[in-house]
Amino acid sequence: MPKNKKPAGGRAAKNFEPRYGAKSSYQDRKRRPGESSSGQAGSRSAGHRGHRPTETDAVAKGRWNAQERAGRDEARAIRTHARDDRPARSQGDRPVRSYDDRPRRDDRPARSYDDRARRDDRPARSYDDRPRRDDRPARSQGDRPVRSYGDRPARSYDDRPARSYGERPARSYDDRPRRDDRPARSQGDRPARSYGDRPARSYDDRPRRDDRPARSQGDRPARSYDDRPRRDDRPARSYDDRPRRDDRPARPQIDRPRGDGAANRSDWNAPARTAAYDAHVDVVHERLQAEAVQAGEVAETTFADLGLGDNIVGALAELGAAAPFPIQAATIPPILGGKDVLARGRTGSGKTIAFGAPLVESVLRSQAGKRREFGRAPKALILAPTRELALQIDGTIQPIARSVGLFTTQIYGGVPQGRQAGALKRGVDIVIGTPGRIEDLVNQGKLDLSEIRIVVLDEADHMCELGFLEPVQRILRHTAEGSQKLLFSATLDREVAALVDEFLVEPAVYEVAGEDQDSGTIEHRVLVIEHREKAEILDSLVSRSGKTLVFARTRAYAEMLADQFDDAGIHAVALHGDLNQAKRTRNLEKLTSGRVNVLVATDVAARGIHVDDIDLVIQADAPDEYKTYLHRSGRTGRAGRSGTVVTLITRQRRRRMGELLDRAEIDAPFEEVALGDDLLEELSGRQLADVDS
DNA sequence: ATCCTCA
Repeated sequence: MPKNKKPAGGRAAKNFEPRYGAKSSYQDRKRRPGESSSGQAGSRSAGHRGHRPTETDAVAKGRWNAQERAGRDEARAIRTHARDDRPARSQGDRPVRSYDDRPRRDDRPARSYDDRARRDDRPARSYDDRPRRDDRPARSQGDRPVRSYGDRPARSYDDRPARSYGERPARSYDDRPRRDDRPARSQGDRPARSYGDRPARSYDDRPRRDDRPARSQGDRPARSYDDRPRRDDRPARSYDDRPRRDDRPARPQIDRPRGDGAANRSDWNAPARTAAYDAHVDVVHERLQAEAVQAGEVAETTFADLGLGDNIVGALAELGAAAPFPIQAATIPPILGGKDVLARGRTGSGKTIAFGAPLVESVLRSQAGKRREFGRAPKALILAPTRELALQIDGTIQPIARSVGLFTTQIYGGVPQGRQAGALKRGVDIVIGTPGRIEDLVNQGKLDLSEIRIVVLDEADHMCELGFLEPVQRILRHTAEGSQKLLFSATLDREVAALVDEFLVEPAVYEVAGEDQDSGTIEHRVLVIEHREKAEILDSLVSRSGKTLVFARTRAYAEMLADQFDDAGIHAVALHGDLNQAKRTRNLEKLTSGRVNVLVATDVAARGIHVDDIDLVIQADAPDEYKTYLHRSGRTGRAGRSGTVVTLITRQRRRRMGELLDRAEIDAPFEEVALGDDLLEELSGRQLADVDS
């Protein structure tokens, strides 16, 4: 879809319609439409379902407003039940309390989804726990060892230390007696507390991860085996590799893991374990050696030459893809030939069509002469790391598939599954979605993957990272024996070895010669600022007329920044995982349509998301990984357009940032900037000029 | 830290 549109003309016009009226009109518009936002501080929440002004007012700090608001919608849906249960039970139980508590605690981990939401609003629950915890030490002396055997150990270790530090001793004494009043009081306390809790809680999920090391003995090593060792050598090697990449035949690199993988893996067990500790370290994986396709060689090629049928070629033209981009010319033939393919193409280079078009063609060929049966099992599967990306991919694939009478459906979380299940029941040919919901429906027996002959992993290296790898592996194991695998990413590296080893057969690796990430049209700037000026500097960068995407590291900060910009008179919306899916979709659409010019996002928007004409990407928080840098900055400068990436750092971070840019092979000047400097004007103003001209 | 299911 848009991802690939070089002749962006027609389409872009469609997207920009709302923006035609220059900047002043956009500001007018901002207050008007049914957004219900008056633009005042905190008034955004009035637009939230079930908004209660008093509640919001009670919590003074904007920062926590943001967080609370984020979880409120979901929380509300659940709250009634939970609250009802609690009081009822605990009332009678109290004396015996500790006995009951334990069991409940055990429940939590399982439900971690709910917990998040609830915690924000629900003083009731967490309070019950705490006190009990205090009891435990004393009473439970005997029990603990026994009980803790199950889940506890893992979890409780995480929680307890964290919480008990500041709060327990002091509070528990006060709180107990008062417990009945608590609901009332806790409103105020909450924010403060939840601050600490969240992290702790998200750890609830982690516990699973903590277990994993033990469990995943088999898997991990595979991955880390690539990372670790290399990391040390990296600096030295990576420099060598790039140049070499071009002339070197691909094979050896790919073959090696399969050849000696097993032996090596055990060797690397130890390093693997340390890996868990520096999860935030920017690991550099060896680049896969690829067959470089010369862009010039394919200049005259057409989609039809590559083996695609007329209808598909027509559909591509309608999407704005008249002639194949180099990465498409490179990968389409081998994909049609049934080979497993790894492909690296820089951001915005047209990867979606590169796998999408031949995938449709292949499914079509395999269906040739057959009737489309009701309830047929899908033949192709495309996995993406975020819902927005899955949605976007479907936006590209669906018209191609429809042009030849094939059906696609999106399978992702955060929305009712009824429609998705219904589509599957009727029968679709191509499934596009995110791992969680797909696995869920598979387990419910509503999605049959046994006839999947082609699987695509978009952002494949990301899909091999910690939270994704195992679900992805399980899903792949459900697909047909020997199904064709296609792995795509702008930063495809040896991190995918974990999947390559198990699932791919003699894969071919492709990339486009000379098309490195930094050979593009993006200008990179690093601003070294004083932390205390950060907020205002961001305000001044963001007050401009072009589309601006701001990245923040956490959901709470993203939410806070969106509020801050609104307060400063710049209409902004947020995109992160604490929002419900409806709001996520809506907010992204607002940027796409131009109804808002500033989107503040977490890394949920870092990969794959295509919005026309984002000409400025601001990293309010510098990324930890060079790959993240590449993907975030790739939201601009798409399909040959120009764009600027501005990264804000403090002086202390200079060195780290420098190293990161080296790994990303990006040249960016570091400039010390203070509030009011011309440079800030220039950065936001220049884009303004570009857009107007 | 982020993302990824459901209730």
